[in-house]
Amino acid sequence: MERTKADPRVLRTRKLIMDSFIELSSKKEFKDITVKDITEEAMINRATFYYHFEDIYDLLEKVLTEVLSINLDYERYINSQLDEETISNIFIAITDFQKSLSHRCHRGYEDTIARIIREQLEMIFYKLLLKERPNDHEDGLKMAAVMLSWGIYGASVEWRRSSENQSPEDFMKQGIPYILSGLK
Amino acid sequence: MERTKADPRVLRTRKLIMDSFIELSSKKEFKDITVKDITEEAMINRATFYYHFEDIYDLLEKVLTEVLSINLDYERYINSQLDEETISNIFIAITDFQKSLSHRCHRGYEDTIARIIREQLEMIFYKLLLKERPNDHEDGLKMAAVMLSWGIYGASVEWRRSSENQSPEDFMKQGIPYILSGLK
DNA sequence: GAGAGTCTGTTGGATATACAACACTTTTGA
DNA sequence: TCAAAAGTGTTGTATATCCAACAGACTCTC
Repeated sequence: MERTKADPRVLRTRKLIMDSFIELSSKKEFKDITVKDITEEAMINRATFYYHFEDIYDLLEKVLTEVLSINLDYERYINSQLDEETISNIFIAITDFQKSLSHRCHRGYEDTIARIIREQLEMIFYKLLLKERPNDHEDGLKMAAVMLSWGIYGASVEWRRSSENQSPEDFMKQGIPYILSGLK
Repeated sequence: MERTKADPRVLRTRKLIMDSFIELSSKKEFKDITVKDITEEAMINRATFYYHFEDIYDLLEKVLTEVLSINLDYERYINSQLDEETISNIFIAITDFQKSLSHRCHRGYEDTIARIIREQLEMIFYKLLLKERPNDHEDGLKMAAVMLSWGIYGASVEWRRSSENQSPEDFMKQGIPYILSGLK
C-alpha cells in the first residue's frame, strides 16, 4: 500500500473513496460510518480499500489533510512574504476549516484534527521561511515553523472559545505584531 | 472483448467512456471526435477503449442503443396490452429520441440510427406480442414485430417530414386503427 | 452465556486496466 | 509535393482491482 501517485487507476480509486467518505460524512456521524458503507457508495471492492488505506482512521486523516490543504492553498503564497496579510489569510483558512468541520460530527477526534492542522501549518511556514531566509540554519527555521504553527493553532482555539462574533481578521490583528517582531 | 456484464470495473469503464462520448457530442460534431478525445475525457487508457469497443462507430451504435432503450423504457409496458395507448407512448418516445438527435450532428449516420430504432422496436413488439399471444407460432409473431417496427419507424419519418407542428399523439391516432385491426 | 448477524482486516488467484512500443493511415501546413 | 504531426488499431508485460473465503472481534437477543 501507499505506492506511486501516477497510475490513473490509483488516482481514480482514491478519489472515489474520498468523495464517498465526504458524501457519507454529510449524512452520518463518523462513528456510524463503516468501511462497507464507503466501498459500496464508491462502487469499489472492500479489499481495494485496504490496498490504499490502513483503516478508516487513516482515511479520515488523509481526507482531512486533503481538504485542509485545498483550503490553505499554499500555491497562493509562493510569491508572498511572510507578512501580516499572509498570516491573516492562513488564519482565516484555518478558522474556515474548523467551521466546516463543526457541522460534521467528529467528536473524539479533536486531537487528530489539531495535529493535522499543525502539521500543515508547520510545512507551510517552513517553506515560506526557507524561501525568505535561505542562509539561516535549517534547524532554526524548523523550530520557528513549529512555534508558529502552535501559535496560530492556539489562536484559532482561543478565537473559537471566546470571540466567534469577532471576525478572524480583526482577532488576528492583535497577535500578529508579536509574531512578526519575533521573526525580525 | 464483449464478456461478462458483472465486473464492476467493466461497468465503470464503459460508463466513463459512454458519458464522455455523450459529453463531447454536445460540443463537437461526431466526425470531429477522436478516440483519443474520448479516452482523455474519460481518463482511461486508449488501449482499454479497444478492449470494449471495436471502434468509434461501434461506440456510437452502443450509445445510441443505450439512450434509446432508456427513452423507450420497456419495463413500463410489462403489464400493458399492445393497445392504442402503448403504441402512442412508443411513438412519442421515438420522436423524442429523434428530436434529441437533431440537436447533435450525426450527418451521414441516418441509416445507422434508423436501424437501431427499428431493432429496438422489433424487440419490444416481439416481447409484447409473445406475452399477449403465447400460443401463436414464433415465426408469425416475429414477422408481425418486424412489420410493426417498420411501420412505426416509417410513421416517425413521415411525421418529421410533413407535420412537426402536429403533436405526435394526434398524428399517430390516424394510423393506429389500421395497425390494431391488422392484429386482431 | 450461547448463538446469529455484522464488521474488520487479510489472503491467493483471476482478470481488467495501464503503459510503452509498434506499423500503418490520414491530416496538416509550408 | 513532401515531411511532420496526429490518429488508429494491436501487442506483451506489469500491476491495480475484483472476488470469494477466512478467522477474529463486536453487538444483539433470547
